[in-house]
Amino acid sequence: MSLEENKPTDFIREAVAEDLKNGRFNYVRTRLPPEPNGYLHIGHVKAFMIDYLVAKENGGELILRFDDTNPTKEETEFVDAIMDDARWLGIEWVKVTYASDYFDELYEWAKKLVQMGKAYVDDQTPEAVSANRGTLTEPGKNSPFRDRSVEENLDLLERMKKGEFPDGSRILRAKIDMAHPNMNMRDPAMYRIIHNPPHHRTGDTWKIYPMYDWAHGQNDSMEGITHSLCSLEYRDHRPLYEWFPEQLGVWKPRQIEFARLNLNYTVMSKRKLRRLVEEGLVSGWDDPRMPTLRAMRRRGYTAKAIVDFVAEMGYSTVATSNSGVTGDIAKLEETLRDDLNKTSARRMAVIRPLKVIIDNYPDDLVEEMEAINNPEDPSAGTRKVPFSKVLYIEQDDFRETPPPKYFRLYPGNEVRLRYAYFIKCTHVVKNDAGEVVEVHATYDPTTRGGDSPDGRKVKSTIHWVSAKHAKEVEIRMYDRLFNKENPEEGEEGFLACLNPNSLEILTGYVEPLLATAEVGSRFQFERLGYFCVDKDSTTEKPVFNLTVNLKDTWAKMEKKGK
RNA sequence: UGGGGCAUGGUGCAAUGGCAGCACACCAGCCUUUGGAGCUGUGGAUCUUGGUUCGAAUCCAGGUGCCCCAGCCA
Repeated sequence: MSLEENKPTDFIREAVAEDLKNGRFNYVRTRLPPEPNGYLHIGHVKAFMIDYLVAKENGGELILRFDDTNPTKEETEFVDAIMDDARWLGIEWVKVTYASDYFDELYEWAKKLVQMGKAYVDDQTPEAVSANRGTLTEPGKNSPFRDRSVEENLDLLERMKKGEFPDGSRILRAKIDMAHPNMNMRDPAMYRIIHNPPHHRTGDTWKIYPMYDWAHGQNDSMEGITHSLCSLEYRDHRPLYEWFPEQLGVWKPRQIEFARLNLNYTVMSKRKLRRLVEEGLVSGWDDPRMPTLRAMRRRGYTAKAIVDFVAEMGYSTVATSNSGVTGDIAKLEETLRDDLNKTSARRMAVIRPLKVIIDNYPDDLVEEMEAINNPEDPSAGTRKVPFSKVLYIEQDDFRETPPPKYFRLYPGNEVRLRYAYFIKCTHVVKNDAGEVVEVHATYDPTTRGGDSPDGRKVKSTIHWVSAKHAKEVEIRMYDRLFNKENPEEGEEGFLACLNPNSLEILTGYVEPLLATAEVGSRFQFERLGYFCVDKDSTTEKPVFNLTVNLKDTWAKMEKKGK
C-alpha cells in the first residue's frame, strides 16, 4: 500500500518504463542471481527488492537463478537458506533455475564462437596470462596461442571438457582486443578447468566451468531476461555483456547498474563476516549482532522494516565506498521502531531489578491490575497484571540523590506505578558495601489504576513487576558490533574496533504472561525497548533478545549534562 | 600517469532550464498513565572556476575530490 502512496520512482524504474514505452521491450522479466556461497545480508536486500519490484510493478516476472558456476565455493545448504530468507522478505518468483541448468547449451554457444574465430584455447600459464594482460596504463600482449586454427581450438576445448588436462593448464578465451583500455575486454576467460570438488548439482560430469561474464550474460539471454539489474562494479563489464550476444546474434537484455548498500557500524564483506564467525567473535551466522538476514530475523527485525528501509534509501549511481552508499543504522532502527510501535504488544519487564517494599500494603493481598496491550492499537485489548507488596523496579528508576530534572523515584518523591498506584519513597536499606538493596515506600490506596481523586499529579510513571509472580528470564542486550562508523577501512582494522560491549547478558523479571511466550514473538517492554523471544529459550528460562531500544530522551539529557 | 562512474545539509534521496524539498540525525517547545508514540518549530547543502541563458543544482568547458577495474572470483 505504501507502494501506491509513495509511487517510488528512480532512474531504474524510469529506464524500464521508457523501454516499454519506446518498444525496446514489450514485457519485463528480471532475474535474481545470487551465488550460493553464503548467507544473505541486508546489503543484498536492495538488489532483491528492485529485481522483484520492477517485475511486479510492470506485470512481469522474476526468475530466481542461482549462479553456481564455481564448484569450489558453492553449496546446496546456501541455496535453501537464500530461498528461505528471500521468501521471508516477501519476494515471489515464477521459477528457480541454476546457471548449471544451461551448461550444455552454453557449451554449444562457446563452440559457435570458436567456429566464428571469436574464441580460442590459451595454453599460457596463469602467471603468463596475468603478465600479458598488461596494466591499467599499458596494453596487454597477444597470447602466442591466439591464432590457432578453429579445428585445433575445437579439439582442445573438447579435450578440456573431457578432463584430459589438469587444472590451470588451459583456458578458453574470447578473442577481442588485448590493447583495449577496458581490462574486461582484453580477451576475457570464458572457461577454466576445475576437476574437484564435484559440482553440487552436476556432480563430476563437467571438468570445465564458465566464468561469470560468459555464463551470467548468456543465461540472461537464454531466459529472455529484459532487465539485468546489478551493482555499480559491473559497469565496466557492460561492454562485454553486450559483446557476447552481439556476436552470437541472440537475445540482448539491458544491464542497468546501481549503487550497492553498505551500513555503518558493521561490515558486509563475506570474508570479514566469516572471520567473525570462525574466530568465535560472534556465536554464528545468526548471532543477532550480525548483519545477515538470519541474524536480524532472530534479533526480532521485521521484514517490513527492512524492506521499508531499503525503499526509503532509494536507488542511485552514487558511490562513496565499495561501489555503494552507506546507510545509517540509526535510520534502519527508526524504521524498525516505526513498525514495532504499531504492532507490538506491551508488557512490563524489569531488566536490572531493584526491590521495592510497600510497607503499608497488606502482606498477602494480590490485586489484578488492568493494563492496555497496545495504546497504538485499541483492538489489542487489555490484560491483567498481578500486584503485591514486594515489587521489582528498574535500578535506573531510583536515585538516592536525584540529579536535576530527575522525576523518578527518590526519597520523599511520589511516582506512579504504571496501571497501579502512586507510591512515595520513605527510606532505603543498604548492604555493607553501601549499595541500596531495598527501597521502602508507602502507597496511596485511593490512586488505584493510576489517578488520584484529588487531582494530584506526579511527574513520572515507572514500570514494575510483582516479585512473587514474576518469571525470571535471561535478557540479551545487544549493541553495535563495531564502535567505529566505518570498520571496513583497513584490512586488520575491523577487528580492532569491535565493540567489547556488544552483548550483555542480564537476569531480569517479566510479568507472568510472558513466561509462555512463543519463540520469535515480539513485545515492547514498556519504557525499555522491543524484545523478541530467542530460540535458546527453555520452559525454565525464557531468553529475550533486545531488538532495538526505545528512544531514551532522559539518558540523552543526562549524558549531555556530563 | 589508462578506462569507467559519481559529486545537493551530518547521512540517504528529490527538484528532469523557473521559489533547492523530503526522511533520518541534530536543536527548541507542546502533549503524555511509556522521559515511548504524537504534534509544532529552528538551524544547516547545490565541490570549484569560467561560459551559455531573462533565468543553471540541472546545459557546456577546465579544475578538484571520491568510487570501481590489472581472478583461471562473482
